[in-house]
Amino acid sequence: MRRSRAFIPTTKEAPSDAQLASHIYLSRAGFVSQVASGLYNYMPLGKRVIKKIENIINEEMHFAGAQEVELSFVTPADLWKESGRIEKFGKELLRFHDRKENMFVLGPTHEEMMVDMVRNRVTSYKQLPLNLYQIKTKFRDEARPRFGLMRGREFIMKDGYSFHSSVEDMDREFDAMEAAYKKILTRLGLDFRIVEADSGAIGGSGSKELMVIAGSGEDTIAICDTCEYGANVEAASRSGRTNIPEAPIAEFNKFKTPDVKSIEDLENFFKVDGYYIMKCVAKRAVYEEESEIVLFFIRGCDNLQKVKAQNATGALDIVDVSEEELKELGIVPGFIGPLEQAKAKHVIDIDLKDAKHMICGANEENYHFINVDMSVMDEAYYFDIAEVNEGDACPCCDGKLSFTKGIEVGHIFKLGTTYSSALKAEFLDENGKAQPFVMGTYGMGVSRLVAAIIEQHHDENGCIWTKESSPYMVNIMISNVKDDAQVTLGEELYAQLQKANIEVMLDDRKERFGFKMKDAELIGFPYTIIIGKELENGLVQIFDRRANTKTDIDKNMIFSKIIERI
RNA sequence: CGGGGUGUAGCUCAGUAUGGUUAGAGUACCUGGUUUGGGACCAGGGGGCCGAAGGUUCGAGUCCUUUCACCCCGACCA
Repeated sequence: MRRSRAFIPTTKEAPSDAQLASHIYLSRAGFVSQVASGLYNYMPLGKRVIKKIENIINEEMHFAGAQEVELSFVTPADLWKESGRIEKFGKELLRFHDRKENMFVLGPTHEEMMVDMVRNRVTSYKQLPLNLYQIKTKFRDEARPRFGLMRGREFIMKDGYSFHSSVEDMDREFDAMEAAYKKILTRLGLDFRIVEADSGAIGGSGSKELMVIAGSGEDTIAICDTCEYGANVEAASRSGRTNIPEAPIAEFNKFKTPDVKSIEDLENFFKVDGYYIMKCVAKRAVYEEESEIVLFFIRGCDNLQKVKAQNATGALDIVDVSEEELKELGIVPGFIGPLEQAKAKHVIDIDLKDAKHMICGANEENYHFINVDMSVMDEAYYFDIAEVNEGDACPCCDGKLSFTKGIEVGHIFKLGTTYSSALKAEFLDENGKAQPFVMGTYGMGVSRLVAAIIEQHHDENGCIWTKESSPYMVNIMISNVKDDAQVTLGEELYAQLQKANIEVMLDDRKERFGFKMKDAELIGFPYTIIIGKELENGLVQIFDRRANTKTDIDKNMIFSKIIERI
């Protein structure tokens, strides 16, 4: 492509609403333009990057035996009613009616559609397993789109669905997809981590997220410094503690603690580590039809993990409660304990199971119990509800956990039979018995990857594309288009590289050196061949964007040298 | 969905407290010239329903009412 003919509107200044590096540089370098909140146009460079990513995904999917399909973007609302997700998804589903007043939704994900396509067409275990995927625009009417391409309402996603006759076979495919995803992200040149995740609203027996490591990531992940373990904090667990503080020695007793309510107050009052103090977090668990107050008990040194709390109660949502609401129930805020507490449901963190020497509220104004032995509590109360802390022990080895930020670019689920059962998608097994498909689902955000690459690979001058993601591999810069020798060499090289199937841009604009360099850096071509004043001495240069180095090359060697680098 | 902010040239923003020439700057764009190794310089030029609707006024970018859009914090987020 000749730069003089290319539609690449670069700007010196970023739009004022861009906050993230990826948003700023993708806008400034002319990859994307915003049309409305959460909606973006891909201009030629952006479209090329999208295609690069799609091609890699396609190659790896075909290699893994998955087949590409394309499902209708507009989907009948009836399917969503059938699966029950029309309520669950709520306002994120963009609904509308056609001229015949039938309701449709714009697909935010395509489990229902894919199951519908397969059901009654695949009817025997002999036709399984099957893995179908598509790369397609999705729409979610997010309450608050933000961060440019990172969280748009309209976005491009690769979504794959696999169908199996057994859980074992689904597990095998899940591992195969994890491996395929790993290859895709590796090829894209990304630093990433595959972590244990919460399965969220989609359900299923297990899931993993693919996290691109970047400070601007929205997710916090706990990773082990010794082994491969990594998990979203929403799902991270820990092994038993090793450095347990010294236990306070005392008899079981009710102790007067006037106006001593917070964990910090109690630590000072009793001169005891928060480890031995029971913290109560009161929340309201909201279910489909009703809601109730739930008391969550954790150690004073821990914090409640909201997603875990939600899973422990089976609630759709966990919301705050006021002290007044608690008092109405006869609960005494500041002095809540699990003993003799029948006013509200309670859930106790697993780390408190059989704990001894504990201090907890006595459910009476200004009193705490001391030296409480938790082994008296019923097992049914215990769940893992505490958020892991940095420095906690890895659940897999002796390592220590630390936190880092990640961008979720993929999420793979062991779905099981949730959707196949709801939609009555069944096959006949070896015994002629009808069974729902055992399913897996595998998502990867294509447009989000575009942003993630830049979040991880940029500097103050702009984008730095990795080789497999770059819109063009080589940029040939003619410093001065009035110099015939420079133009001749540039044109020659351009023709040569095109013939060699290298994606090449020829910057033949009548602009000054500095202007063109800034532009090349902003766009982020991996290599720019600078044909300039050194040509008099028979030299040109290769500018390596990533290394930020310029290397002199004999003009006769330039073609072979650049091929070498690519 | 709660709280806050901003809408003026393609982009970044002045101007709005106190209404009053023809609405400005930088940048980008066009023409001519000089320049040609880090977003150059000089001269000339085009470009605006001041987000929209209604109102107050002799007069509104500026005051009042309504509305829309976008952004930020939070809630939410397969």
